[in-house]
Amino acid sequence: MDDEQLKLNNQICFPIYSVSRLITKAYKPFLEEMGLTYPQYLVLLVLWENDNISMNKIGEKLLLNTNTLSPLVKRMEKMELLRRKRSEKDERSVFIQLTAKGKELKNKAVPIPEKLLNTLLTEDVSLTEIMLLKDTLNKWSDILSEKQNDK
Amino acid sequence: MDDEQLKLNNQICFPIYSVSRLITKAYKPFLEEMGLTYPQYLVLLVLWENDNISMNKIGEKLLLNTNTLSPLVKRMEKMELLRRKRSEKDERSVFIQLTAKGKELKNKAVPIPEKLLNTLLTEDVSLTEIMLLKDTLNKWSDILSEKQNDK
DNA sequence: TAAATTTGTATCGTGTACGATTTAATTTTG
DNA sequence: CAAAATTAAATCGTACACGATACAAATTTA
Repeated sequence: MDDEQLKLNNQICFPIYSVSRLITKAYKPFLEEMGLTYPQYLVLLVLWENDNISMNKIGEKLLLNTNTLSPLVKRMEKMELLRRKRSEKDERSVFIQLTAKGKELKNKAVPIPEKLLNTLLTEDVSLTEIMLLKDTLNKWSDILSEKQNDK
Repeated sequence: MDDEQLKLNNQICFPIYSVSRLITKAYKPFLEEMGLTYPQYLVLLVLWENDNISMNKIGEKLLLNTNTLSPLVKRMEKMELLRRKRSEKDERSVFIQLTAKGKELKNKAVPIPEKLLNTLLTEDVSLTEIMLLKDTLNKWSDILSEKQNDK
């Protein structure tokens, strides 16, 4: 049987899955200092760039549904990183605002991207390669999220 | 403040995280026909290539610890895809064997990799690009898993 | 060889992911 | 304008991930 393609090492998707988890793990020491998980950090990245936006918008940017985002954000509210406020214009929407504590955490976060990049940049992996990878992944992200929204 | 690197679109790690989830979702229709989740499919990929190996070895190949693998495999035992057997040589080890049902599922799985590749290959993403990406990710996987094992 | 260490697996608790469903508010339509 | 459809969140159930811990079997060491 022609099962060459079923071998783990020939799969393209498996390395994405495992590297994704390995990178999350690489973040851990830095995020732990701030008491954050990786998805929580992502929510903060969005809010630091765009405070006071709706759950909807956050989910759009992170490609997360409310069934993931809702409890995630509630945990972050309990940690006093943000506040949830129902919009007065449209009572269905909930807007998320950073607290002082949430805003301040940004200072601690500033050095993280460079530290991570240093972990990933090695003799074997150049910046050019990383940038190419980023391009391919961003294209895939667009293609896949569009495809999955159509259906 | 120089926070350009904190913007979501400048992160390298975010696209890996989201594409990983998008790809898992892209597998879903194919795997659902077989009643499998993506991690379960990965375990089967390993076993189809190498039947009757220990939990340890499976975890090594998939970079999963027993705290993830153990319940995962138990669910698969309940689905009668495999059997768990304690080694007689070393009573600590548990070896995993495919059942007839588990072996047969391979036939259904053969066309999956090509179908997935067709989803990912588009005008905007060439095979060359995918192969480059696979290389970079495999290098990272090696680097990161080694680094994380040392500590 | 008995004690200490290592190894292989399992369990527990917490935090995502995500399909399916629910609920309430708004918008569209007949 | 009232009924139908749409939209924004939340909730529920199931299945990962993974740090921490437990535990028994094997190996090392004193």
